[in-house]
Amino acid sequence: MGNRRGAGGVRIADVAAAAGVAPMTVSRVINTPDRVTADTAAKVRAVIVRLGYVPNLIAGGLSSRRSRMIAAIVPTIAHPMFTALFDSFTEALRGAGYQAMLSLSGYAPEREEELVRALLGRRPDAILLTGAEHGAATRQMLAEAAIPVVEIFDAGKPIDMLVGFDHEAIGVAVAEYFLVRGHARFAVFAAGDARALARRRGFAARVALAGGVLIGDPIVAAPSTIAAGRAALRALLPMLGERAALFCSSDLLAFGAIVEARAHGVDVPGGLGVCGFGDFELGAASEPAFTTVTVEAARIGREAASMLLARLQGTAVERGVVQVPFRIVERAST
Amino acid sequence: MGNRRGAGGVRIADVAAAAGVAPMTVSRVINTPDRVTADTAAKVRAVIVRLGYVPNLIAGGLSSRRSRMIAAIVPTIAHPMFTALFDSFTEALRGAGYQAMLSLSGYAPEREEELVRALLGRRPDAILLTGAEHGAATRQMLAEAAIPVVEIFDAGKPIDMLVGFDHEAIGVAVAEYFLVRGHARFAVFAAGDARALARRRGFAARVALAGGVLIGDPIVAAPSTIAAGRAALRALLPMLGERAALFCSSDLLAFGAIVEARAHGVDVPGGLGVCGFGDFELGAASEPAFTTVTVEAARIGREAASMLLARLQGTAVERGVVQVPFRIVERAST
DNA sequence: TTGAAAGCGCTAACAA
DNA sequence: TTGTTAGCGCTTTCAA
Repeated sequence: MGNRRGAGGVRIADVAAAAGVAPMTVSRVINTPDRVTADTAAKVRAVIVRLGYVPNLIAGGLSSRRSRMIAAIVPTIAHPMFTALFDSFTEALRGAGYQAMLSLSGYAPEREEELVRALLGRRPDAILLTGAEHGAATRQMLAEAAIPVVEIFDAGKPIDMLVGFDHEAIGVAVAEYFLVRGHARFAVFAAGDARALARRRGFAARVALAGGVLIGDPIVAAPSTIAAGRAALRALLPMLGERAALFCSSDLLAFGAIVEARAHGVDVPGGLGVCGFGDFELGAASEPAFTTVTVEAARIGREAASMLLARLQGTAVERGVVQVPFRIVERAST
Repeated sequence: MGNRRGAGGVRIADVAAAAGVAPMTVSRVINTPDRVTADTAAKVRAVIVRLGYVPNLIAGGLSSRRSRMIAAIVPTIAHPMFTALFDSFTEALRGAGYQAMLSLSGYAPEREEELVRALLGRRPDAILLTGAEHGAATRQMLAEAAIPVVEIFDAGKPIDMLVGFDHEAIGVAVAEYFLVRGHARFAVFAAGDARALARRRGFAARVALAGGVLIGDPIVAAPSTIAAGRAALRALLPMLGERAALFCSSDLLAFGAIVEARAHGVDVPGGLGVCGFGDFELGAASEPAFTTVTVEAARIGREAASMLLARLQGTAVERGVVQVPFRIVERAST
């Protein structure tokens, strides 16, 4: 077997030789510095800097069977909620010496399985999935991988752990918000993903229960866009009537609906009350600022990270389910 | 040495034993199927499925010295341009069997070094960096890693390869766009990151050259927000005068500026012409739709991926610099 | 086309 | 506290 070493590769043995210690001592300086005398550590560290040694985590991971990597699958990052979530998740992991590895499923459930397989090949120490609905093959692979799993942004019975909220309950709450204010005609625009549809379901069910009239409930392609909100509102115009109430599954749809309504002379909130979802900056800083449902996405990321870390550090063994609260933020559109 | 094997771990040796072949043959079925007879491949594949074998890429990577992973560092994903870029980059890599590993530098240059070190520890086969300015330590590490490097979203002399555009030239072009339309009073709102500042520099220089009056050029915190655009416009109000022209380093700033201007009775574009940057959906779908500068972010991702892949596959050895065009999209705000 | 041997660079386990 | 030995699970290399 010839020399298979790559160019420029300083290895732990090189550092050890230069410092006059065993490779294992170098490893300890890096990973468990308190098991080494201060003198030794200082000497080794100097050599590490001098040689520009960057430990090979691939080799370390193979040996220790810990990759210090946590896989995360979210539908998209083109959405402020997932952006905030990923930021906070990453940050929380970083503090504990773990790195997040992100993959996007693009709202295509069939793609999740393929992604999970690819990610498990890299032997993550844990995995984060969005939503609580997963295929049988995915569940099977996760069970065999025997790693902590946290599902987020949803409610239900988790594979392992879950931190999220109840989308149907949000739909119900928004319907009640409008009902209390005397609305009798309702519409809902929702993207075609499982969670947006759950919000729509809750909204429609509560409206029906109260004897309200549902004047429209179109499903738009995920991910949501402003243009889709405008188009849906345009189609709704003929049914609008007086004092209608509209719930949109995304602030982008809500913004589009408001822009289009005003372009057609419909007063918001006088002629049409609008509530979005997601609490994007757009909703607070546009004119009129509009009502929306806020969920602490960053908190979900932090909670998910700390649940996984607790499990990895052996602090927690039980299943955990964390329900994160939501809140309707009232602004000028209702 | 005891058994260090984890629970549920099916290894290549297990598959080989069950299929009655050598481990190496299983490896060939997975990685180079054309070097194996169809019969053998079919037999082995059946066992792989039956046992639910997921190859350990960590072990494979250590042995082959190829991780099939490409690291990417971008400032943020809370920005449609980087979102589009990451999507297209990931997709292009996936087709070639590579996976992207994303890290966020958060517009903090000093953090890049730390990220690069952490990422290099995982031995990526190549790396993508945003911008063309990097610290000495970073450059040193990259040189020693001896892997292909592509820098994006900027112009200049690359470490290795580059695909981007000239930010100063964009500022100049926008200034000329306004000059041609007879504006004599100018303002520019820019985020405090290197590239936004370069656009601002180009704009201000061209305005000065033409003898125009610069009535304001505030720097706002990165990443840009709608609220920052509103605040900056409010501060600018006293200097506004007639037919001023405003260039914003982000469409979010531009949107905020327009909202605030209208709230104060300033007509857009009559009293103030506004041009953004980034071509977010917001600019096309809000009312009034506003003028912006568009750059094909998705194309940058694709080009970057294909340059790296070409290098990895030994197709290309030379340095590559790709300039991606930009274009001013004229809408109702100018 | 298939197999056997060797080792990628690191750390767990045990010994001193 | 430090060192030695034996792998982690795979692929390279070489041989049949």
